[in-house]
Amino acid sequence: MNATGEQPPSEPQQNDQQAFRYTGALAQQIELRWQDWWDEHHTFETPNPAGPLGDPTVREQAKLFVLDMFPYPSGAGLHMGHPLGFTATDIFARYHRMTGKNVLYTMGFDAFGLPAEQYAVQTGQHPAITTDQNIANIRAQLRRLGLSHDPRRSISTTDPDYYRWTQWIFTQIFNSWYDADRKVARPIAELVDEFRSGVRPTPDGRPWADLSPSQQADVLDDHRLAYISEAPVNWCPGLGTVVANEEVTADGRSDRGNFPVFKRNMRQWMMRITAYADRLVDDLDLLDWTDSIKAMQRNWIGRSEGARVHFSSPAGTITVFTTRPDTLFGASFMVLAPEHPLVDALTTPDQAATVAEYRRQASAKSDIARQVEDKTKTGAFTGSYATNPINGEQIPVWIADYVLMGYGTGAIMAVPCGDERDFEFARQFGLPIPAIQQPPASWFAGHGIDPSLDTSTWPQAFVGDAAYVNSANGTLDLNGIVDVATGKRRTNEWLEANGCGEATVNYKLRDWLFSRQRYWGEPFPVVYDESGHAHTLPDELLPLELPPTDSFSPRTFDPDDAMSNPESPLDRLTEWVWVELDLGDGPRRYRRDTNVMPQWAGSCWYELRYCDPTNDQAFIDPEVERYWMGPQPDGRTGGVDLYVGGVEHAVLHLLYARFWHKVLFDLGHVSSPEPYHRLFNQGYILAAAFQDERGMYVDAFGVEERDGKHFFEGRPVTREYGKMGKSLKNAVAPDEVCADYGADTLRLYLMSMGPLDASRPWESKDVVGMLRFLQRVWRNLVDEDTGALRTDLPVLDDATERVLHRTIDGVRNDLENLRFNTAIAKLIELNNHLTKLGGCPREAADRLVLMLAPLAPHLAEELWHLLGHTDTVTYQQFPVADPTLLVDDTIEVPVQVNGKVRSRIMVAADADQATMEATALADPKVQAALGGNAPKKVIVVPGRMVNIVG
RNA sequence: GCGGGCGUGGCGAAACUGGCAGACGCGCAGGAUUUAGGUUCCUGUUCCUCGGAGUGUGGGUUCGAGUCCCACCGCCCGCACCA
Repeated sequence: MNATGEQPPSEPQQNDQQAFRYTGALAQQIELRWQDWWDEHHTFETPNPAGPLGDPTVREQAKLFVLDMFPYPSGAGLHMGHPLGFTATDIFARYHRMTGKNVLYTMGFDAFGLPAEQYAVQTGQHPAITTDQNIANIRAQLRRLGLSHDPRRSISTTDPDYYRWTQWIFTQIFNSWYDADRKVARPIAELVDEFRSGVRPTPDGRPWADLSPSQQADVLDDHRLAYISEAPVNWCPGLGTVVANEEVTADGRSDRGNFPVFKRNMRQWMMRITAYADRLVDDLDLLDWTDSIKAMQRNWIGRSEGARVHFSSPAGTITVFTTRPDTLFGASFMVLAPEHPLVDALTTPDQAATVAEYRRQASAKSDIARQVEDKTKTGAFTGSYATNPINGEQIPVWIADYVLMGYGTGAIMAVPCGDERDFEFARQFGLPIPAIQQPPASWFAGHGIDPSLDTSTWPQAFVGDAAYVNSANGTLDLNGIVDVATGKRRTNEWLEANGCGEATVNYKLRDWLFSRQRYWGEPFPVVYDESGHAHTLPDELLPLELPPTDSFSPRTFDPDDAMSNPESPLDRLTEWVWVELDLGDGPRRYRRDTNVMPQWAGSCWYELRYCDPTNDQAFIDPEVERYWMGPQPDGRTGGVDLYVGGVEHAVLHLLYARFWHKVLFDLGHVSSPEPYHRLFNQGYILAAAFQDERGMYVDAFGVEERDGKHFFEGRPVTREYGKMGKSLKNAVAPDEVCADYGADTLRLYLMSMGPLDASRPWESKDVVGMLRFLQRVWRNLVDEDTGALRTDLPVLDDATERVLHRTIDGVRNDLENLRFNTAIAKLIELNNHLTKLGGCPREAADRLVLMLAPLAPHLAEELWHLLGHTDTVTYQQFPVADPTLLVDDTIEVPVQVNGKVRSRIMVAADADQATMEATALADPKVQAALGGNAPKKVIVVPGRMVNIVG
């Protein structure tokens, strides 16, 4: 099949192949023609309520904002997962245009990032050039799929007109602080006012005016939502850059490149996302997201309620975090992370060698080893004792690597009778295990031991509600209380009253490491003065464009060289780095920040720019923002109406974007508290992959099947299913399928494979089914010899009219609920009915084509015009079912006897229970099944079925 | 281990609040068209011993269970010594 669909003249037309049969070749001709027509007629341009894209008449029109997770423009182009999600959103967008909504639907490119930079390093070609080429390529692929994007709204995160506003948002975040009392971000100037007026005391209590400008700057920097911190970061020498926690794999390597990652203290940009932890958890309740994604976000944020407890020790106060303050009476030792700052001071001379050796082992232990190893407890005694504040007991202080410096305070109180890890540790090192709860008899029975408070008989720790024992001091008595919640509350009250601790909330979430020592990203709009304080550039100096260079790579190091230090490519551009500016106090020399932002930055707000892509006065016009993103009349708090993308972004992009949006919301720049109201995660496209005896993947398209076994070049291979892609050698390109079958067939196949959220294996041989369906639709209206509308179409009968209305009703329902697979099945059923009729009655043709339009838009447009219409099908009203035609006058209902279907009876649709019962009992098959016995009971569900109990 | 989800024909899957299990598609079988293959069209297609059996297994609730409840088995995704 050649690309233009024209038959080569040397090959005569097959005599049984009609000239206008809907083949892949004809589909291609039709599709390319309509794609040009749509462009020429600006069919998919969506008006705004105001501004340069404005048309005030849409202000009263209902809106719908449909968004895809925008792609990274990789050199490999689109993979099949993209058309899956994109087709779904396109169908949804097209359907809602036909229900009268003003639909915002476009596509942009998340184009900063490592692959383009690495390609540039290899080839010397500027990443902007390869990025533009890749974007052009992907635009062509998207266009071929018939996606109804508004082309005017497309953006690329790498475009200076776009990242000007990414930088501007950064300056907004930098110039804000989180007011923990009001739980909102506020401009930093308001913090200055509070300090100056004395409403808020300064950290050391001195009047604000008494602080030097540098001291004032330090205080403010400590409050900013974007701040520079000497903090533990993930340094990846192999990449020459730091990476965020989220970009480190479970085995301690870089997400990209798979290099070792080391914990190091370094000065880096951070975002204070932890300030929003509670709101990020609580506001999940506002969202129409799946429980699994909400669970992943909650789990990532890791909110847990407990208490901080202060223990005194020779080295000073050791503070621990615990979720079980009620078990403090059972704390018989403490464990600190090996990296805990107090370890040196706690270590006694006789233990110095042991502790040093253990710490050396712990730090040398790679993260992989820590994963692979079993959970056998190791540790070392520091030689020191701390005082348990609740009973005054001296308890030994140990270090062990099962306590993590990065969680809580890096120190725990060990309650071996009530915590399995502490129990194992105590057993391992012969530490005391005092019992503080009386486990129920069933617990002992379950373990086959006699009830006893002698923990040496216990096989494991007891966790749960049970009466406290040995849990009293002079002022607190928990003994006899049986529920843990009360125990916690009473203990917390005691801790606070006695200054030994306080109830608190701990989070797994940590602040977001926001700088990268790379080239292909947004430069920070920041300069440093001679005292080293950061200043953001004023708005009129934005965008701060990436300076040209031909040296794109950061300095990379031996991947195992943990002590190396980052050097950004921008560091080398000394003429750019040093700059003279007047920031309001006269011209001064400043040093620019040489970091760039992480790739996530651009994707944190792109949906807002889609709304108002050409605005050069603001990142978005407030009226436009309220229209597309604001609170809705139905009570929804606003945001994108439907956001479709892969589950791989469940915690990274979706958390960061929610955070930025909330800051913008607090500062009054947007009107909705959440960016994405409804989220839908599409499944993956899987495909069969084949491995030879050595475990190497072989080209899946060269594999032959014989008797259920698979062979590659004569040798047996084993089959598995995996994500379609280059590494498994099983990728099918969307372009090929479009060339062979047409985009409409591809769209239908992708949607018909199963529910949108399910992963499904691609089967090339199945694609033809959807081509045959469209072919039959075509043949039911078009003369395959002439290509003209058929003149022999049957007349519309009542039964067909009813089938049509049922289809309309079902398809509407399915499209609204993203059930495209069943929508397609209903249309096939309708068409099969029409095929038996001998064609599609002219009176039904418009409605058939309109229902097809969202799913197979090119074919629908072609048929729409063959039917004599001159305008695009895009904005036609989607057919509406007549409810009176959805129910038949008489219906067939099954009759069950003792739960088994024995007969079917015809009754009036509105027959009452008595009539149905009488009809059913009169049925000969029913009587036979009853065997002459009188029914004991008859259950009638009007309009549905009869069940007789014999 | 914890959290989320899922088990239905040869395959992808339908069955929305408990009410005719297997819609629709692939594949397969038979037939028509064709010199043939391919294409297209028509008919059939859950399984077997033709009376039944049947939605991972075993219980339960119910007139009635793929759907609800309990236990177990298996698979997928996420997190993982999180105090």
